[in-house]
Amino acid sequence: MTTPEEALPSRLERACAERGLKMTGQRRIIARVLSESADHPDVEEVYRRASAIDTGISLATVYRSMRLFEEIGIIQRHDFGDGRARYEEARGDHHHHLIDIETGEVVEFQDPDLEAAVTRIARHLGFDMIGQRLEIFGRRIQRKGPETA
Amino acid sequence: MTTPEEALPSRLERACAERGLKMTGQRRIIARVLSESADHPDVEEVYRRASAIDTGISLATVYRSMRLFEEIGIIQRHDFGDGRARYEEARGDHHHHLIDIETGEVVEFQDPDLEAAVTRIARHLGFDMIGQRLEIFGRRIQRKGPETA
DNA sequence: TTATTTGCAAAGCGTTTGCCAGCCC
DNA sequence: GGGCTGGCAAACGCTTTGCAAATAA
Repeated sequence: MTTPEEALPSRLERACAERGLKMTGQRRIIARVLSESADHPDVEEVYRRASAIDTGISLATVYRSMRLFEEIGIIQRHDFGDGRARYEEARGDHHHHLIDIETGEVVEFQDPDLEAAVTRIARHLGFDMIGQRLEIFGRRIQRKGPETA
Repeated sequence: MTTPEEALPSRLERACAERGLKMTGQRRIIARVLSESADHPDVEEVYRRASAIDTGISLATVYRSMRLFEEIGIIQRHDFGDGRARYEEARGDHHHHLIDIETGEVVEFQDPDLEAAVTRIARHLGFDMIGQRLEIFGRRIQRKGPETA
């Protein structure tokens, strides 16, 4: 399999290699697409972006790769309530998402107070927190006209 | 349609009636099942419980009722990450869920600090918060008694 | 070489829906 | 009576999978 343009390996490509994954052309491209995405694409969208680079990639392979990448912890899956999984490269940080219910835009944020509160709550209920997930759904506050208030 | 035992109308039954819904036998039973459930059953489970009261209820009807009830706001849908929707009667309070990753048990909680933090975050990002959703996944802390293990 | 990985199409799962009979108001 | 509702089975959207061919190591 020949990749049209041999870009330097993306972060995810390197992460795959480090874990000893067999680096097929498809995996390389999917990894690159994910590394280059700043948003939270669903599988179809990853497939679309990957296909734009090389048409010899099937949807099934994208699904398989996403699952694999998620299992080894190099990408993260999210559910924004629209029925399909959304993904992003796993960076080191803990963050949450605010979804604009009008545009679908996703804003990331993190907050120490929140983390502290959640950890405290879990402990108080008698649990060790293994994971958490917070989504805020909101509507952009209108900035009304001339007075840039 | 005859209900085997004519219990006094459940809270949800009354809520339906108040909104002028045509009260069929099936709806009455599904409403009752939900009102009597203290957990977060999925559709199959509601179907199972309803069928135990009257066998003449189809899964499609349960699905349709759940959607209807959710649309008029008398029940709430949740997603605990297991791929199917879970429901509970809508009470007035805001609460969140902690899911025991070992048993699937769901613990409800609410916390003013948390609400405050979330509202503040949304506003800070320039949004009015319309909704939120927080799930904590945890593992029960072992209480290491005199070898009760 | 040889165990993995891929593409394809079919299957799976939870959920929705078209259709017609049946029930509630 | 007349329209809303229910049952059935088929369809749906997303995701997974069985199998044979292709490929990385």
